[in-house]
Amino acid sequence: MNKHSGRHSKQQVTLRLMSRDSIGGLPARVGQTVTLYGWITAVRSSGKIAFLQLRDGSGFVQGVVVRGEVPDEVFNLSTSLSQESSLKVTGVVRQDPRAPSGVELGVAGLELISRTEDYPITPKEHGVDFLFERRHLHLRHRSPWATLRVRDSLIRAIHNFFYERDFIRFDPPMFMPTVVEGTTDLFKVDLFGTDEVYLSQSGQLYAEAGAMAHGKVYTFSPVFRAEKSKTRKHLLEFWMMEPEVAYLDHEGNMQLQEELLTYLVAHILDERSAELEMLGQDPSKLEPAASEPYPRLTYDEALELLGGLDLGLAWGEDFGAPHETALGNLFDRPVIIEAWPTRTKAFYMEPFEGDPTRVKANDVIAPEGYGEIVGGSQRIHDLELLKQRITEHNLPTEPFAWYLDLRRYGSVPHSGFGLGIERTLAWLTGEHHLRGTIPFPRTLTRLYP
RNA sequence: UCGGCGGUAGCUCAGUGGUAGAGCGGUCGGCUGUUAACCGAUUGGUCGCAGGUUCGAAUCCUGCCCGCCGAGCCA
Repeated sequence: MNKHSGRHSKQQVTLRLMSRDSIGGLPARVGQTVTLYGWITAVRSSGKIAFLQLRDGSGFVQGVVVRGEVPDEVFNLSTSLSQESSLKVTGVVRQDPRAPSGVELGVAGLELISRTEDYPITPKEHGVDFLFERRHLHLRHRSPWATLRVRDSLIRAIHNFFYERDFIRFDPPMFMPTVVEGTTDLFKVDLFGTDEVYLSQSGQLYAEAGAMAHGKVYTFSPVFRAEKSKTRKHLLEFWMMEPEVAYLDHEGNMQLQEELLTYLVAHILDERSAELEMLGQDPSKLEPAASEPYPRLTYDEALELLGGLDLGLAWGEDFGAPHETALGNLFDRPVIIEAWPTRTKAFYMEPFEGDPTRVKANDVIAPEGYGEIVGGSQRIHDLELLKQRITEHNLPTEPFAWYLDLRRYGSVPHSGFGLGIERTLAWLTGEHHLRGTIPFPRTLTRLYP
């Protein structure tokens, strides 16, 4: 602890938290007496033995209370506990092959902290709407608990990956002065009566400014899409991570994506395999995605494969969801699709030398229908070409004046991509719908709680 | 915006013109090293809303509301 952070009271709190027993740490404490502060998830009891299902945030464990081995008032308290009552428990950790985690707690003492009545999420089947209407409570249960721990690990690994490679985290604005790629999918904000303010759908253009200042940057922020999509692959508000690198070309961009994704998968497998198994996800299924190389197809090659699957498209058409799913299912790891028709992609993407019909852009498609998890490209660095594209796309020139400045003053080839956090998580955890991968999902039909 | 499916007990659902049902949950009791325990009793309803047809509507008709899944669009 350095001399500037030594405020005494803060230090004491930290030490008390560090020294507290936790369920997650019990397998290393066999034979010892521990004190847990937590909650009851379920109770089964009889005239002489009671089983308390306990959680404390760090994990789940069963406490066993036996009449005669504890004072009568402790045993009677144990049989009267209701779901989600909070309590302090002391007991001895012991190994038991019947326990899912290998250990259970022989309870010696109980202290009720708060009694709960009529907890709504009972240990039976519930529908999606019922659970998400009570998401603030649902978060306590195993599946959301495990999923959101994987989420935390994924986010931490992203930051570590870029920190290890000398990237700067660069925070883009959320209020956008104007449209970036059309207004239909943007949320308009009433900011003191102005009507030309929108919530950001991407921080990319700002990341490009950051790349010209710091060389290697990445953004990590929520973004907002007002698309009226009601599918398992869409949220109104989701988290995106967008690296942007000066002097990086298309090929290097794809290598960076591959390096990042393999790093993330390996990290999750290393740190959260137990959570994946709680979610019914077989970790070995993700092993292939932890190693390079990922399969790579050009758009033209993908088109040919789709033709063989009776999903033929005319050259120049963008892929729909069925096409992405079909392509993703051909491989045991994410597949990279590059060299897209210029007209299917955004205005700022760099065309291939000698072939203006194709741009140096690529998508990464996850297996099993989770769809596109990464979209990236080399950006146009020629001022005149970029101006031309803005005109061709019928975009207003004034809001892009600053963006053109990046090409006017010391322009260099540069590339970047965006990674959708929730789609990546859904693929990793096997969660069917994106809404389960974020604490409080925002969809067309859900803005509460 | 379009297409498909749905809305009945706290939850998950059955019930296609004739007294509103089951399982689970809750409560009480019994029993048990239990893992979504089990056994018995008990509790529990504006059948999404409005109108219509009918002797009679959860059920048939019309309109509306809400949700789920998908398409388009996208990460």
